Amino acid sequence: MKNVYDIFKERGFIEQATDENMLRELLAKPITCYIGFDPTAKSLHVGSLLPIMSLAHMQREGHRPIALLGSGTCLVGDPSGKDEIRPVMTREEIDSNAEGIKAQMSHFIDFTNGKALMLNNADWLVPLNYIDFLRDIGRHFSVNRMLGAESYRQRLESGLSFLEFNYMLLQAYDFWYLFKNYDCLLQMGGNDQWGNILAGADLTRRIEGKIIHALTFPLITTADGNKMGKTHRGAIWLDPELTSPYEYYQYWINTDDRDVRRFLSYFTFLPMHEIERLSRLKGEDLRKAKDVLAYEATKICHGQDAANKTRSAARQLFGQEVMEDSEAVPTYSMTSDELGEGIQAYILFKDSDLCATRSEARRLISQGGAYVNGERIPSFDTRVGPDDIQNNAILLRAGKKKYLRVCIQDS
RNA sequence: GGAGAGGUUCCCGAGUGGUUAAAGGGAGCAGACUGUAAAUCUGCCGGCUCAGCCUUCGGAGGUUCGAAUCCUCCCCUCUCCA
Repeated sequence: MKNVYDIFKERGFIEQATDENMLRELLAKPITCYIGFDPTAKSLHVGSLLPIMSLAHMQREGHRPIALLGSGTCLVGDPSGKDEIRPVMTREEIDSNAEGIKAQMSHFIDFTNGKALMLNNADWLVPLNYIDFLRDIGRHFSVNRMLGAESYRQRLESGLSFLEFNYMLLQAYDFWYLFKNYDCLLQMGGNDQWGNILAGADLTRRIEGKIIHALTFPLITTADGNKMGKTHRGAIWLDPELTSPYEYYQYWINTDDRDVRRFLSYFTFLPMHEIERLSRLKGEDLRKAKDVLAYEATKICHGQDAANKTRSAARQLFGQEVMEDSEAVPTYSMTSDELGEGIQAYILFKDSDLCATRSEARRLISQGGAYVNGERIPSFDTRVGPDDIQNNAILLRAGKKKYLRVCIQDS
């Protein structure tokens, strides 16, 4: 069995670790490790993919991962990496978000038979008593030292509430709690969590006299300097309701050349020699590597079936295959009554959500970026009507990459 | 609580009575080029019934023929002091 530490290392997962040699030794035998996920939204997004993949790797190598839902800590709000105070969320919001995330996580990690655990820190944080907590836990923390932590230092400029200041103590408490009750010896997380994780290891050393470990992942940015998973249009979610498998696939296939190799090693389970081979491809051929990346990433998140469908849809739309089954292409439905004798193109582009406003649709069309069934639309008021229907649908295209099938149903 | 600075269109940031839907930059969109990549060039970039109209410059009032720009009150942020 390969040591996970080495797997992490060769795949570029490690930014910082407490002690490389001790960790490698520790990981030679099955251990329990954890990563916390904040239920700030009803779904995780691509930005959380690296931590999720790391837990999956741990499990594949025989370790027991714990995915910790931070419902309790989320009530406080983590100031790390945020430049302003987070809006306080209600219990209800957080709980319902946690439900969604739980379901999602199961696609990546097998939670059956105790092979992995899903816990929620609200279970032990909420019942805490303030005075007891201060006396038992708070006394181990030095404010002087906390203020030196990177995550707080940034916020000292723009404002940090006392509520948020306490976040570190709670996360430290989590780590200690999981060590105590689940024998958890390693906490992983994004590099912005380094300070929080160390605080937990420190606390445990003070209380228990035991050494436990921290490992952080690099903050991933794309070659053009954006945060992973953030697009102009918003986050790329793991929930198919929020980001369809088609869009998900498209996100990956549009990867910058410079990111292909890195992303293959982060976001697929392909062996490194295969990744090396793929990323050696040059020029146009590199698209083959992107295709593998998109396919594998979609498969891991949405399943083989969805991956096949979206890949086929992409190939049809982008011209390598004949159009026949377009199930996975984004669809907008309307009845033949609504279509009537025809609708002005700019209205159709707006109503189908290809454009946000009618003005935007007019602009798009007048700039020559709008197509119906592959034909460029000459003017904004061109009518799209029954004559344009092919296979019960009309294929719209905005710009080079955005496709939409308008599905016409009998009324 | 006291003193000062400030809140402008997605972001940064000009603008101190009319020529301002508001400079400039970034982001974004479209076209050309191309490999569903990058770079580059060109155009666009509040809304709408689109060469006209409507709604914007923290909020509410007021002055004025006319305000993002002046006055009043309120809200919020930052800096210094307590």
